[in-house]
Amino acid sequence: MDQKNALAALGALSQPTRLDAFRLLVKAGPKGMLAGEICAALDVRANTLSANLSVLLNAGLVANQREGRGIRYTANLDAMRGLLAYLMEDCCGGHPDQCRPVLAELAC
Amino acid sequence: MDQKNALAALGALSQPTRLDAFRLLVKAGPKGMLAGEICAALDVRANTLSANLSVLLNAGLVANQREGRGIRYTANLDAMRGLLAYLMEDCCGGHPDQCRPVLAELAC
DNA sequence: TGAAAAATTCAATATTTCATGAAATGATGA
DNA sequence: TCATCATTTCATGAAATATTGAATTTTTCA
Repeated sequence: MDQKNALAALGALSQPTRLDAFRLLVKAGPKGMLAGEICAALDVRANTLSANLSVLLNAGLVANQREGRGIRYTANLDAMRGLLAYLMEDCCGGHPDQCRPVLAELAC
Repeated sequence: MDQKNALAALGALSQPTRLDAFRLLVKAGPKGMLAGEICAALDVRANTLSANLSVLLNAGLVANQREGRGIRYTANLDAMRGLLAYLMEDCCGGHPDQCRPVLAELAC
C-alpha cells in the first residue's frame, strides 16, 4: 500500500453511499451481495449506485463477478488490511502503550 | 462513532497533505509536532497547511495546543480507533477467519 | 427470436473542494 | 511599546466530484 492507493481507498470511503455500501459488504461477508440487493438496501438509484460501486472497485476495496443476469460484489478485506496498516504505520515506535488500545477495540 | 463522524474522518484523510500530516503525527507519538515543523517536513505553505490541519482538527483526528509562539499538534489515536471499529463493524459475523488476517497485520 | 430484467455508460449540470495571495491575530523579546 | 515570528482567516478562481435522465450492454426466459 502506497500513498496513491491509500488516497484512492480513503476517497472512495468518504462518501455516504459508498461508505454504507462498503460496510454492508463487510457485514455480508464472503457471499457478498448483488448490485440490485445493495440498491434496495440503501435506497439509491441504479445508475448512482453503479457509479459509486465503480469507485470502490477502482480503489480495490471491492471485487465483482457476474452471476446470471446480476453482478455480485464482495468486500476486499485484504485491501482493507493494507489501508489500516498504512494508517497506523510506526504508531508503536517507542510507545506501544499508545496503540495497544486501538487494536484491542478491533478484536472480534 | 456514527456515519457523520466517519465521513468527516475519511474525508479529512483523503487528501495528500492531510494524509501525510496525520501519518507524521502518528509516527511522532504523544509528543506531537509544531505546525512549523510539519510545514517544513512536508514542504507546504503555512496557510495551506493551516487549512488542512483545521480539517483534521474538525474531524477530531488531531488535537492542538498553544506552546509559546507555536502551536503543537498531536494525533488523536482514540478517534482513529473509533474509525477502524466503525469500518470493520461485524466483519467477523459468522466468519472470524475472514477478518483475523486484517488484525494480525496491525499487531505491533 | 424477442421482450424484459439487471446493471452500466454517457453527457450535462450542480456542487464541493483546493491552493493561493493578502490581511489579520496572537505571542515573544528587544 | 514595537518589531517580528508563527499561525490563522478570508475571498477568489480553478479543478475535481456527484447526481440525473437517457441510452446501451448483457443475460434470461417465454
